[in-house]
Formats: sequence, structure tokens, C-alpha cells
Amino acid sequence: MSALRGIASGPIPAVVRLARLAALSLDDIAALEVAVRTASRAPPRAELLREGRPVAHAGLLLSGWAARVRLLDDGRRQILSLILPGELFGMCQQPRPIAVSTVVAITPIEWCVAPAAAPGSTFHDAYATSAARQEAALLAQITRLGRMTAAERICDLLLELRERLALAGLASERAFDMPLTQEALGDALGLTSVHVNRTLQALRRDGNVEWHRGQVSLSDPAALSEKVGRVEINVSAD
Amino acid sequence: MSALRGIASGPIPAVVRLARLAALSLDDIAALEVAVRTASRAPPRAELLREGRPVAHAGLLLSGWAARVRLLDDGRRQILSLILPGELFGMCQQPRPIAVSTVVAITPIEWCVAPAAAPGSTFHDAYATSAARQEAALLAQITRLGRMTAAERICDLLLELRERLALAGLASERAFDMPLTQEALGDALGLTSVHVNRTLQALRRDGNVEWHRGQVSLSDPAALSEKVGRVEINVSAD
DNA sequence: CGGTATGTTGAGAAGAGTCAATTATGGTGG
DNA sequence: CCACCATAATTGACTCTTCTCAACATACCG
Repeated sequence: MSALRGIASGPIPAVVRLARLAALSLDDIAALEVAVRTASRAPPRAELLREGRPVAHAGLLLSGWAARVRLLDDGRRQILSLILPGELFGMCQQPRPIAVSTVVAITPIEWCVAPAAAPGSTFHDAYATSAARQEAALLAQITRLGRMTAAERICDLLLELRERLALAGLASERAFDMPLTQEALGDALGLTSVHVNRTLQALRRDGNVEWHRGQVSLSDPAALSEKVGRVEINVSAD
Repeated sequence: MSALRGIASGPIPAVVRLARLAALSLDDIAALEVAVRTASRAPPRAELLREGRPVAHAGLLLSGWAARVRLLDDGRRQILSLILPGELFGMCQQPRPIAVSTVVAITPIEWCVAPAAAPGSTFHDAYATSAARQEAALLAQITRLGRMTAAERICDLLLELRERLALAGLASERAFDMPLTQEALGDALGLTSVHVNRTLQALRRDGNVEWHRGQVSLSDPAALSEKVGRVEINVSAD
């Protein structure tokens, strides 16, 4: 059995994603298969990394969603970024790394320790590309929060999520699973859940977005991208 | 003459900063001295990197301020992050990197190509630590934009700038040079220049901040940090 | 069948934006 | 040294987005 195909679940999203980021060698694919078999589980709200604490090893998310979060003393919460299946967390180059943000599970998740990347290995490239994409996502997040209206923030984030999920084979052209509550979405977008709710209603009314039972569907992703001035993520010239 | 001391200008900020991020070997300090002597200049608004274009090599800012910016089609502008003397830009691990953001000079600047970091060299550690700090700064920026009020955003950013400048020996305990216009500050903080202006006046009235002729002085950085719930950046357990 | 978490709605307040004019400020050429 | 210009800072009046504080409805879970 190849790591590309699980028994019941079809292709493994993390393997699909990493293999798309760089052409993985057979050795590295084998290492990935091994790592994937050692999956751990964690329930919603479980902390995978704690800001200020040492990072033991980088993690690879296999299923479910997680998030990097920051809490202000008065209870305000900001989701810094979302972590989707196939994405890495706690990846550091420096000697004795300390986590710069807390990472928590949002849904029930499965994850494993990210296979070590020898310098020059194909993992090294995959991880580098992944890191570059993650940085691009942080920049997109900054732009959303700094200069976009509520409706634009929501659309832009949904478009980004669709694109990122698609990379792991988890989104179709228009639709994908969205396990976030409106409250969590607000925490990600710097809005209150009330305002998220009202803005979503407007987006639904105007036929831009459907959202039902944790399934999001974008009526016309291309047109929506155009409307919010979104640029596709591209990180290396291959 | 050591690279730690320029002729007229005292310690070189970039050298001070990198040497603080990791204990640099003599070889690496020598390489740094060589690189520093090849400084290029650029005037305000000059583009050092263009989003979507290949990155030829990473840069090291020697003097002046630069910024990573993103423009929306209708003219809205977001400063994603500020780049201060001694900080790096365009650092990428992947094979044929493409810039994920445009980098522009804000003031007249001097910069040089960042010396190559052989795996295992002390540069490697310094760059890794620098990258981790840069990521921490992006996360701080997200938190500011997402969950802080105008006054908190300004104070928090000023505190961060003081801390980052101090690392390169460019800030005292309370004061530092701040070459940003209120408009640029607004672009960094997701505010209009008008609102920045009014908020700054309130901060001055309350005795929190002085700002005169491009010099910022914080009356009580520690108390202000407390007030806005700021946490110091720490990235490695050394 | 509750009970808790999530989603919805309303009314009013507050923060931040817009537009437009006015006042410094710094640099330049005469 | 001064008039002039461009850039930056400041002010006022008004608008609008988003938040707050409830209350209420609905959905999911054991």
C-alpha cells in the first residue's frame, strides 16, 4: 500500500500536498509513509505548541484544522493563521527554538512529527516551499486585517482557504468543508461574531457565498477573486 | 579596522545586530565586513524587490528604513512590515524563489547582499534567528491589526520598534529616530493618517508619547508595555 | 429531553473614515 | 536672507462601519 492511498480515505492530503510542493524522492516518500503511520490524535482546543515554550519538533497536520492564536489579557483573541491538513507547524531553523505562537486544535485532528529534512533532500525543498507559502499567507492576513472591509475579509479568506485546501486535494473548484464557527471566523478576521453573521447574510443574499452545515460553496470563485482584488499565491518559479 | 566600528559612524548597526543574534565566527565577521563595504544606496520609494518577481539574492539593510508593502487596486496601501537597519529581506530557502511582497525604501537607505550562509556556519544561526524574529513581528502585526484599538496599535508598534532598533544599537531606553510620516504609520497600522494624527495627539496629551522632528520618546516604556499587554520577543532559548 | 454551543436579530453607541480646508515645515532658487 | 513650493501635520463637520449588549432561536450531544 502506498502512502498516497489510505485504506478507507483515498489519497492522504498531507502526502498529496507535500508531493505537489516538491518532487519527493522515493526515500522521502517512504519516510513520510512511516511518519504518517505514527499519527497522534488531539481533540478540539488541545494545545500542540505553547507560545514561549521550547519547540520539541515540527509537526505535520494530517487531518482536521488547527490554528495559531494569540490571547490578549482582557480576553480578546486573534487567530494568527489557520493550519490545514498537509501543512506544517513549529518549523524552526534556529538552535533551541521557542514557539512564537500557541498552536491549538480547532477540530479533532491527527498529526505526526514532520520527517527530518536532510540538507539537499527533497523534503528540504518541500518544507522551504511550504514555509514560503505560509509566509505569504501571513502577509495576506495582514492585508485583510489592515485594509479590507468585513465582506472583503471574508471573501478573501474563503478564497484562500479554497486554494490551500485544493493543494491537498480537499476542495473542489467551488466548494469545501469549513469547520469554523462564525465566532472563530471573527477571531481570524478581527471582527465580532455578530458582524461576521450579518456580513455573511449579505454575501448569501447577493449570491456570492453559500454556507450550510459546515460546507462552503463559492458561486464564482474567479469573479469573487476579481472583486476583492485577490492574487494567487506563487512562491517559486517552477 | 574592525567591521564593528566604522570611521565616522561608530559601531555598524547591521554588524551589531547579527553578532547579537548568534556568536559569529571570525570567518563570518570577515565576510560580513567585506559585504558591508559593497553597500549600495537607494533613495526613498526605490523598489528593492518586486512582488511576483524572482529574488536574485537576499539583502541586508545597513542604514535607513524600508518596508514590505502591498497595494490594492483601488489604491489602498498596507505596509506589511518595516525593515530596520541590520534586518534582512528577501531571504528564501526554496530553489527558485519569487518575492511574496514588494520591498521599498522609505528613507534613503544603504544595503548590501546578505553574505551567503554555509550550512553549519554561524551565519546560518544568525539568519535563522533573524527569520524567527521576523515571523514573530508578522504575528505581532496581525494581532495589532486584528484586535487592538488605534491607540494600542500605535503604542505597541512604537514599543516594538524601540526593541528592534535597540538590538542594532539604534535606540536608547526611551527614545529613537522615527522617520515615518503619519501617513506611512497609518499604512502600517491599518488607519488613516487623520486618525493617526488625532490618536497621537491624545497619546501626547496623556504624556505617553513624545514625537518631535522625527524623534520618538516614550515616557515609560515598561508601563506602556504593561498597558497594551505587550510581550517581549524571544525566539530561542540561549 | 434537556442543555450547551452556535447562529440570528434589534437598537444604540463608539471608533474610525471621509472630505475639505488650514497651518506648519523643510528645502530650493534667487 | 527671503519668497516660494511641496510635503506633512492639524482641524472641523459629518458619515459609516463595526461593536456592544441583550434577547431569542436553532442545532447538536449525551
